Amino acid sequence: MKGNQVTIKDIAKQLGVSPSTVSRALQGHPDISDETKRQVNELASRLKYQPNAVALSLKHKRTRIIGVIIPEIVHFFFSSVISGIEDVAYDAGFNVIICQSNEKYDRELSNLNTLLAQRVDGILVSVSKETIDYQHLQRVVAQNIPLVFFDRVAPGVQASSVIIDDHYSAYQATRHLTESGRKRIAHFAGPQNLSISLNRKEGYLKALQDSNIDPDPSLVVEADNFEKARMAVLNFIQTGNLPDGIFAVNDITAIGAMKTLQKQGIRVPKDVAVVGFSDGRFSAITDPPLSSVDQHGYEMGIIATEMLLKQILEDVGNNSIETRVLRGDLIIRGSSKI
Amino acid sequence: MKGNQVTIKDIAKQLGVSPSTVSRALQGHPDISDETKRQVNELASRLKYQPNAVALSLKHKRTRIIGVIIPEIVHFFFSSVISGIEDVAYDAGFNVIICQSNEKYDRELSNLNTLLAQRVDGILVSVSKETIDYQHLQRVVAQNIPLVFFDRVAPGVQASSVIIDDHYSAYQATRHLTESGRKRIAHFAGPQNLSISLNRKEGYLKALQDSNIDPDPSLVVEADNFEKARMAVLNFIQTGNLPDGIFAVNDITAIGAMKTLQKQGIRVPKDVAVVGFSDGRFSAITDPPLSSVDQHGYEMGIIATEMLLKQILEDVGNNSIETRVLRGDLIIRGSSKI
DNA sequence: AACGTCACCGCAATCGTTTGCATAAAAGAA
DNA sequence: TTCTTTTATGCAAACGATTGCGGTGACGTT
Repeated sequence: MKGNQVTIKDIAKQLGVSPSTVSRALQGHPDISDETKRQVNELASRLKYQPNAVALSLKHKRTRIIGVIIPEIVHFFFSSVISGIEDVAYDAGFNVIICQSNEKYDRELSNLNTLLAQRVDGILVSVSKETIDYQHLQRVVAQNIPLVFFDRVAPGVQASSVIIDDHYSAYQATRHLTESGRKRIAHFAGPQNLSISLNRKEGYLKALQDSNIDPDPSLVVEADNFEKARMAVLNFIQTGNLPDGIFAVNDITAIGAMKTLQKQGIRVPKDVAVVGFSDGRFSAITDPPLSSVDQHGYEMGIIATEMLLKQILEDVGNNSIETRVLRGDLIIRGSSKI
Repeated sequence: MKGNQVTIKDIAKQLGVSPSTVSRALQGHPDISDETKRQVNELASRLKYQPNAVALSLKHKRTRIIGVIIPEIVHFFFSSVISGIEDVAYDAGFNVIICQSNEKYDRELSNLNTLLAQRVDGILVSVSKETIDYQHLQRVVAQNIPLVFFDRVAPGVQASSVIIDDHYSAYQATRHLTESGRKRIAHFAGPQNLSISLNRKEGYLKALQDSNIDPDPSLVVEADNFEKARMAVLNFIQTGNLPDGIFAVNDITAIGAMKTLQKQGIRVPKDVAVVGFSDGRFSAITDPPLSSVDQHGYEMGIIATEMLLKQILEDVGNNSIETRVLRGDLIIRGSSKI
């Protein structure tokens, strides 16, 4: 905003016409003579005139900006989603403002307020792990500002969303373990206020039930990162409670489990089979390669943005709520092969 | 921008005062009576009034937005940088608009233009692999719009930057290989129009020289991704030209090389030692874990943003050009241990 | 000569907010 | 009482662009 960019007035002054004329000339309005248009366009490009998007936003009451609130950018899944969002937005002539909540409620709230202050045309949200109060999101919906959730939704908030079929995917993953003969399957779960974590656990439990295996509560632990997985595995070993299969709520947890098992001389997959969730770029490069559920982050970003753009452009607001459920793809690799 | 947000005028009308009074009351201006202030503030918070950032931007000729142009978000290194940028910007009350160039010149140019149209207060750029013409960036500097490069700079453009000491880091990595007795060390290089690639190659060559090893041109190949690394390794094997050490321009290339070697029954690190560059979150989870140079992406994002904010807030423009060189840390893991 | 038509252009309001200046009323001073 | 000061408020311009409406010549038509 420094360099005193040239405005329509500058052009007008130099040409001795009014700003209105310049504006219309630039838009090819029929009222303006060809000669004037030529002069205006020539000067505009010579001065490298660029319309001030801020002024246009104010005038038109739309910014052509969509805001994104994401827990953490440095996760492969989330950065894939952003990539999808960015691509669709770019093609539609929209810009993207990214905000990280860092999994904190306070920051999520603050992010939301700045996005609203910026008068973004629509908002994409994946709620933080910490968030249990959803009034701020409710408010957005109440104001009829286009809002679409992706991956992590806020229960009770009437808005569109695109999510993974966590229950189904977890079911598949667990069934894969039972069908390859595993009997004592552990689950490393995420925080249970997050519906995705809950659904994955329930998918796991359902799979056990359908396989006629009694769920063992001691095999379900809350562990959703490398270190917690390490501790959980060590605990299993110490208490002589080692499972023969592990289904983890995400890949890094699965990898933490796998590495720890191996370090303790336990073979993967022979002694313990491991399956992760939300296939990252590097799931395939562990040894053995990690079986996982591909969450299709890029695709999710695309779909969420398309849904949001539809709401924005068709001006339907939150009247037409739509929930898109993507099917995760279980990718079986070495960590769970028989 | 839909929901007809409440404005200062709405408050003014309801209270029977002028907009100016409301504005001043909200700012705590001493001219306004305590009673009026109380009323205004009370109503404002009751109506959930949020100042329109667009109008403020227009008025103040600053947006408190910084624009970022980044090659690809889905790389751990780049997403770490973004995370650093975001954190610093947030603390300073700035928003961040992210644009991906996808390593394309055209898109980089287009990104830059939209950022300029949005009148961002400053721009952070890491140039795309494809970019060889730097006029667009030159223009930004000429207009005295704050600009800071990170990681990948545009040669000849007089702007601040924060980079890794690629030459030094590559030197260290290669020396590590020579010092552990490797004699035939290959380099998998990136595109040579990118200074980072060039510098890494030169650091590699210098290290060979200082170790009294004659560089073998047949051991320097252009390969900067998984697949190219695979082809290069297969080619080495076919031509009976297998090196005993590989220094790759980035981690994914190193991993591609390592996996291919292993698949062909060649042991890592015993037969061939491998070192990568720009330590990713998953470098440590390969088997063997990959030696690599930690590029400190998060820190780079922090520093670049601090430099940019300084330029913006102190209004120094591009008069005070500063180049910060971060030192990469060679992290020796199993892939290159003797 | 008087009028209508058309091509071309400018005025002014508008978006939401800030801010220099003027102004009104109230209070104090002479 | 009259003038000055203080207190509290409003007016209007400005930021950069758009746009409805009105205006002005140059024509052609009768």
